[in-house]
Amino acid sequence: MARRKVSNPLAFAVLGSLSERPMHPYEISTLLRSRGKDQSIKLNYGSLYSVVTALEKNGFIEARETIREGNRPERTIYQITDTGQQEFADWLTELIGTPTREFHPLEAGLAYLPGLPPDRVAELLEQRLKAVDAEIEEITAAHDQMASMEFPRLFWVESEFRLALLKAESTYIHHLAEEIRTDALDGSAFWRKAWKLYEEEGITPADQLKDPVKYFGTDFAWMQAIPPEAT
Amino acid sequence: MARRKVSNPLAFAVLGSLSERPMHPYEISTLLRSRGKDQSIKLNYGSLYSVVTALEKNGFIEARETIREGNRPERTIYQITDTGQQEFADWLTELIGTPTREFHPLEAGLAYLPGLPPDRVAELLEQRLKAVDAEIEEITAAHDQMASMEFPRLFWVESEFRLALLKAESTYIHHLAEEIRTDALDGSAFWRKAWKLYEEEGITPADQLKDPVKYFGTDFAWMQAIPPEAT
DNA sequence: CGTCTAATACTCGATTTCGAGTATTAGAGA
DNA sequence: TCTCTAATACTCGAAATCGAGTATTAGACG
Repeated sequence: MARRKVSNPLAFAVLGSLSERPMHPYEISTLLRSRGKDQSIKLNYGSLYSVVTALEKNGFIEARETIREGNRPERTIYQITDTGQQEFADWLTELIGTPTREFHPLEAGLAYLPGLPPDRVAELLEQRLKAVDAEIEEITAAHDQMASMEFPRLFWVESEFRLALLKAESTYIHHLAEEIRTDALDGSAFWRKAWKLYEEEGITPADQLKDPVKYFGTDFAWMQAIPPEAT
Repeated sequence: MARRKVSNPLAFAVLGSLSERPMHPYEISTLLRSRGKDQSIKLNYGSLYSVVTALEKNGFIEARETIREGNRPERTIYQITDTGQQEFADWLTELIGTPTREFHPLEAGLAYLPGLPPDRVAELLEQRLKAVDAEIEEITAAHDQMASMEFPRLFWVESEFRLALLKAESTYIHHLAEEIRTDALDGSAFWRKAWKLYEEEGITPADQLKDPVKYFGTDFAWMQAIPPEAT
């Protein structure tokens, strides 16, 4: 079993919302939207209802009443239980106090950089940079507006944090793209050569790896250290 | 259907590995480990085999031979197909060039900060800070070692990127913890007061929200802006 | 007064995901 | 030579996930 009975982060948001007052699921979703919490916690309707059901099954929340207005579908109003309150506090404690291993998709991409030619990668990084910087602009503008409305920072620290991460990403990929363009990245000589061999002579990377000394000489001693791991 | 036929990032790593040479699944997993790629892409055995099957079903890879050594279980060696090669390049292009909305668990936590008392939160942030800084140390040491072995940076940019993000996280939570401790965070007066009311007089946050003016006066005009969203 | 759109309020089930378990064997050490 | 551990090489099914679809209705607009 997973560490938590209900592990979807949306369940955390549901508990957080219900600890304020009883609500029906759809109301939770609109509340999250209106407060922008859907920027920090992924809101998906499919998940919302299954998560609510799971929370109820585990005794963290309970149905309070089912009402029907006109011909609208029934709405079940839920309220949080004491164990639910406890679970929320415990979960929050963990989220803040304990880092977890995250896997950023860009990390996955960077791990396979040589899979595309250097200049193509630089181009893609610059493309990403534009998008990231645009997002930074947007968030900054939103912050300015919230500040001008005297809406306390306490309620948007999560967005500040996101901004800090985006800025770090921007800075890093900016540098990296430049280093690739200028060949300042250690290993790029090999990278360029491998792609040249492939594009001009049709020798595939797989073939190159079969006889590295032939294609790259002994300048690339470290290649012995990336072992084609004899099976 | 999801944008990709096989969307698990591990599938990307499988394609990347097989574009080097044919392998059997378990060999892929050991290769990923020995190169530290499992730090950038989540490796789970359960996922590995289902992902390989899915890749085969979609024509991205194909079984090349099935061998048996001694009494060991059979091992099926897979190789990448041309469409697989194409899919890999396309996926890599997307991973690098296009940012995706990520949901960092700490963001979720920060979005509900008032759910714990201010000093407790500061304490938790400091606890997290320690762990994050320890990780930064570890990664830095690993980088030093790779550099001293003259192992080209090209092959560990993903780890550099991760380090950049961790440093940004460290800086941010360091500041935030301090701002909470010193009450420099706008909104912390309200935060403290709410918890005091609860801890000393037993008035729950839910009750406080029912009559904000009574408990917080008109200093907190912005509270009208966090609407208990009349249903 | 009729039509259209946007918002309301969900449901469904096909995929995906994953952790925990299993069985075997090579080699280290006693 | 025996035992024990670590590594090898997977399997399985319970649970989670999610996007796309559906049905209703209030109110805008002509």
